[in-house]
Amino acid sequence: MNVQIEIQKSISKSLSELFGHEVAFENLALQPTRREFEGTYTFVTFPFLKVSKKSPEATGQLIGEYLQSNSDQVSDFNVVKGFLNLTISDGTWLDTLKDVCKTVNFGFAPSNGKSVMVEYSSPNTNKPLHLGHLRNNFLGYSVAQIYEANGYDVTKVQIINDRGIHICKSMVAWQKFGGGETPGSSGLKGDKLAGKYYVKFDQEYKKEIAALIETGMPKEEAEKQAPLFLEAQEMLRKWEAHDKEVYDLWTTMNGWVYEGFDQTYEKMGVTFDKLYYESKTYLLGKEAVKIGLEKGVFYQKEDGSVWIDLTEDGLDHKLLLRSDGTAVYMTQDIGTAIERFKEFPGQEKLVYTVGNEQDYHFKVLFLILKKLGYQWADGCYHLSYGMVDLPSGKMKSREGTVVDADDLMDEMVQTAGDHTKELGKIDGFSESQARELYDTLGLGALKYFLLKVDPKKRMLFDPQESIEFQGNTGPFIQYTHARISAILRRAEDLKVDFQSESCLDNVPLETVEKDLIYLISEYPERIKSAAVEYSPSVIAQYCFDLAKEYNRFYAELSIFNESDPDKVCLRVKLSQQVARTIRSGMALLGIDVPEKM
RNA sequence: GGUCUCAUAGUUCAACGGAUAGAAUAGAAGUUUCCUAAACUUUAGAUCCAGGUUCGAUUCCUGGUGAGACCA
Repeated sequence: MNVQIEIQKSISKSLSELFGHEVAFENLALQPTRREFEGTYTFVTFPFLKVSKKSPEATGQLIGEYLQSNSDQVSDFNVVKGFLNLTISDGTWLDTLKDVCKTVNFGFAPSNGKSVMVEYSSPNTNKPLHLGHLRNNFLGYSVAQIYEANGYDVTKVQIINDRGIHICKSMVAWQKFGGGETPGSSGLKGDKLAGKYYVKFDQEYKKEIAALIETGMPKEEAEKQAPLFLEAQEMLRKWEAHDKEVYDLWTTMNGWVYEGFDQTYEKMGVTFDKLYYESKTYLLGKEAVKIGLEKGVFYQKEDGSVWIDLTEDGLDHKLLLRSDGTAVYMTQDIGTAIERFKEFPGQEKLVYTVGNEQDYHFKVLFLILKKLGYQWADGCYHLSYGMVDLPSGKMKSREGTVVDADDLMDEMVQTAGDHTKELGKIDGFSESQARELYDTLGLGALKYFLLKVDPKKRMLFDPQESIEFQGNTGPFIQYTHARISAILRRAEDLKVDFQSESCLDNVPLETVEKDLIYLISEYPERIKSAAVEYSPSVIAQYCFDLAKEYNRFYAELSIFNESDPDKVCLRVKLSQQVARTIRSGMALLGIDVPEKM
């Protein structure tokens, strides 16, 4: 039973019987009553004054009276202007709590037989992952988890950008300056090694340009004539011609990078079900372009290049195939999407977790897919997220102001460890237990910090603040869970029978407890709405609310401890639910919760 | 130049078109016989500007200003 829906239905009935006005109950908005007022749910009557033909107060009074006598849930009400505040009966709260207790997999829906695909990460193989990738991965992974909790069958994918001129740059630099260095010989992670030579290329390339300008060559020409640049271009040509030597080098270096990435993903706690490689998909899509041409969706210019005219949709003309017949990003994205739906038919959604600098690209991509006649194009969604800024400004790889993902995670864990030791919280922990705790805390802090902000908004990452363990942070919520676990252990020691149904009966409820039951029972609804809006931030906020509410409750409990055991019994029962709810909420976000700390 | 996004306490973030705009931090003042003080309580502090839409606007529309992204 869902209290909110029951009340919505009752209101719908009241509108029909009192005023002869028919409204579907889903369309009747109920909101939580503000703390200053008496009540749990508030119904705004302003929009219905036209049908009631009465003042706001009289309208609220009528509906309130109707609900009080006709609804099992509403025990009382009050009217303030156009706001009808409804008080829910204690019995309803107790029933709700019992209901929640009985639900085994609370917060998780059974399989609905539908499937979705979520893409995230999708890095280049010429440099290591950075802070932006962390936001991307955590978002994508959370969304996948949220879908799973909603009963979907989820396929997690990424497309690895493993070809192109930028990869060749690393390769050229390694060949010329590497001296045969390998991850094994240098002790560097594979992705770090590739990144090192990508930077090296840029440095040497700049030197060459400077030298050429010195000889009187204009800057633009120097950039195109620098020997290193020509070599990289030549390497790309050889790669495309499947030159054995180049291909071997490419395979080797990418292999190193993948080993490095795997370590990073493992530390982050994200996984993938299927990997796509651009080297295998970059030729896809040409066929689709041909079909589009035949259908007249696309048009060809005299030079042979293929375009689509999107001016009617408020966009511009977009290139789909160059005059020399080579593909552009758009071409391969069209091909890859088609391929994915061939391979995994019947997906309800395909979510692309990609930064908002690609907003335009995806708008065009989805429009093209639709114009090509693919029904599933409507299910394509760009989960667009804003850039992560640093207090010092924007991250720029060329200026070396990039925050490396591995370094950052290590730093977070390190700080968590230092802080925990300082507080003397780990007495009696083994070395490995302590390390696990630091990992949980450090990464939990990082994940929560990156997920609590609305994805589409640009956010500021302050390393100092992210490491804070107070306020609206992951560790605060984790800590709350650990405290609840401690209470439950204590209750078991005292042999409190919190499993018995009877301990819930005839106990007067405190306001605090109703708030808690309200929050807990609302939980699945929040997940449902989050899955529609793709908002891990909704769940993050929810977990924090719950933890905060619980801490308030905890403060009362301390004062209250000595009174009669029935009440303690109910509170323990609540603790159990709070713990369970926090745990599942954090699980959706991909954040671990320790039992002890 | 064209298109898109964002703008809220000192700071970082909230708010299906609803009540006196919430939190968290930093500031000020308190609370430890207690299942963990990594906590709690009290206090002060904000909607970029100008119009419009309506019972009612942080939210929707128009025009500015500022920040950012994309496209040539």
